[in-house]
Amino acid sequence: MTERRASDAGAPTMRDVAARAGVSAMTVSRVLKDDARVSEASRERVLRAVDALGYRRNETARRLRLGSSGMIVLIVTNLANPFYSRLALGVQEVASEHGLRVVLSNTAEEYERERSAVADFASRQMDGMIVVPAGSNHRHLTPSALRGMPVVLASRPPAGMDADCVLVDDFGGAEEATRQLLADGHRKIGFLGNPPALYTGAERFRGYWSAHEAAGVEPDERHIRRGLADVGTAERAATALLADPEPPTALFCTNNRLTKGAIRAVRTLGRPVALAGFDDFDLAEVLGLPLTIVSYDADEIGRRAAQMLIDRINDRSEAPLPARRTVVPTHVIRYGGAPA
Amino acid sequence: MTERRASDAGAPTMRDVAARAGVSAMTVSRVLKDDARVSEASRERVLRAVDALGYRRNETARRLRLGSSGMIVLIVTNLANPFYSRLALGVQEVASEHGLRVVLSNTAEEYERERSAVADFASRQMDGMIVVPAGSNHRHLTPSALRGMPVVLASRPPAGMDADCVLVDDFGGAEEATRQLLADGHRKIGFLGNPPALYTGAERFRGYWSAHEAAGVEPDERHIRRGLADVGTAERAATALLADPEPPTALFCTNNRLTKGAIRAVRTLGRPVALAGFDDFDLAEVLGLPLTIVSYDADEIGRRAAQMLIDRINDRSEAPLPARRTVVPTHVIRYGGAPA
DNA sequence: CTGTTAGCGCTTTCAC
DNA sequence: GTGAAAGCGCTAACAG
Repeated sequence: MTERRASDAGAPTMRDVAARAGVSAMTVSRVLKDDARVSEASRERVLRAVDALGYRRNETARRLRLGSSGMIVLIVTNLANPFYSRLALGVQEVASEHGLRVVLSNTAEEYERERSAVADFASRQMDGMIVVPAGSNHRHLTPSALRGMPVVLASRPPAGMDADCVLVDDFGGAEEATRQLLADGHRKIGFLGNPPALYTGAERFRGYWSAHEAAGVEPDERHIRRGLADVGTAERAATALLADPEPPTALFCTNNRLTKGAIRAVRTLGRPVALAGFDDFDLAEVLGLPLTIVSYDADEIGRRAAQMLIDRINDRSEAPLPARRTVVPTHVIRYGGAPA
Repeated sequence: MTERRASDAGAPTMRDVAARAGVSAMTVSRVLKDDARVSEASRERVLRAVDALGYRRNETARRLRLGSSGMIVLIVTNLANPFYSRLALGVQEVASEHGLRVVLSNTAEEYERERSAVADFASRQMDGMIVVPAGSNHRHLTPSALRGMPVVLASRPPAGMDADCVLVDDFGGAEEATRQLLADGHRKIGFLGNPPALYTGAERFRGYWSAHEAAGVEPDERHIRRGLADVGTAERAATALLADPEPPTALFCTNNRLTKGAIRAVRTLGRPVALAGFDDFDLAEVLGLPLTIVSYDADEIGRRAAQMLIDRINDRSEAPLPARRTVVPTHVIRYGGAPA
């Protein structure tokens, strides 16, 4: 029957350590923070007690007191897309350098999931969040909705509000790839695009169109398909385009899934068609198809987004930082077309 | 100068809501929990006050009181591998059905990162964790090291301890694929393997060997390479094997990265070589190579692991549940080899 | 250098 | 049905 009041649930508390070391809880706290001036003697005894008891500081309690969770959230639309898993790795890299943990959430492109995740994480006192928004309604991401919790958007820009964001040079990449196809002599370049309501979809289409204008070539509207979502729809769309009496000799695809659909269609067809598209992928070089890929560093998007977020979290100035925007460059890779 | 003591940092607290609704904090708590018997009148007033103030319950404080975080951790070795991002999606799917958030951590196969992540998450009062262990030292995952926090291992079994785990039928899948190659008449089947110290590496090799024994064929040790880590090393190893005066006519690869290396080697060589390997991947069917793939549902591993973990978290029985083990089946897919 | 006091925001317990 | 008191485990702000 001692004075020691260990929590019955098992884990020793700071008090237990203090009692064992013969000091106050405050001294234990200081030792663990590695911060204040504590005598070498006390430090030793505390550390010994910590060890003996197998004590681990309760971060939940600590964070309640400190008023921050030490975690940031990353909300993506589709973790199965390698683009987003790379982005996540970039975020983790920078976050961990700053002692922040990353909580990851997947929305499957569903707005309602995003909204509820955002609300939930706000309740959990997250230090900030990086969001790849699923829709174009960003009401739930406004400063007032989030009570000042910092947000950075990735991949898609803010709509109807101001916020930091990291984008890809969607326009430039699409324009460059299209220009190369035109330079190769293609005059009928089909377009397989994701929904025009998406920023990336709109920008990439704009790039495709702009390259045509610059070359004085008029794209054939009949060879343009937008609003494609996955490999299957892209494959069918490509097959249909290529069955045209005057079929395109090349296809431009706005993302990796659509490119894969187009590849399947071309393989099935057996006739050589030049392919171009966003997002590099494994084994592109062994396909034996003429492939023009717009590539970029997805990790870098994550790293930049995390850095922006951390800058904002650490910002203690009176006047809030103005919203910043950064664009990750693209580059075009050409894979050879050893004819099959 | 009112009695209301709003926290200066901004966010309203339960007290603020209570004051505005003219009730006690307890009543607010009950309404929010949707749990206790509260008069309809009080409920209304509380909800109105919540709305007016834009109040959000502070989960950190709540969790401190409750003694659990409402979050589980998933620690993987390589999120860039689609296998693990699918696994993560499976975990999220089941976790969110149970109102649990998932914190994701990547170890890049480094033991030290894993160890420190585990310790940190234990401090954060996570409700449980799912780990794909990076090494074979699992000391930091023992019940005593974790003070009873539930753990489930995925992909690799526990070493030197007992724990729930979800595995893939590595042996069976490798055996089946090898058997099919043998049935095709191959008698010289090379082996490109990941490190034998890894469970998957050992099991897949065992399956390869077992199929040979069953067929009365002796594998040629000179055609066996183990300890391969990435696409590059696999490509070089495959190239070397195929340069043998009596080269293998088929290659078995223990994972997707090694298969990709082998594909590159075979493409470069130009001579037809049958390929088999673990892990399905996009576009396998359009490569135009004879490809035998051992496939399995990576999401399912995540779902099962999450379910096991939740069972354990919810287990309140005196005698702890015995450690359980479940094996996810594999199936073999054969992609046609339209000769290049 | 060290300890005491107070309280982060919530919920459990126990009265009424 | 409702509220007052107590405290989860920790740390900032003061003393000394």
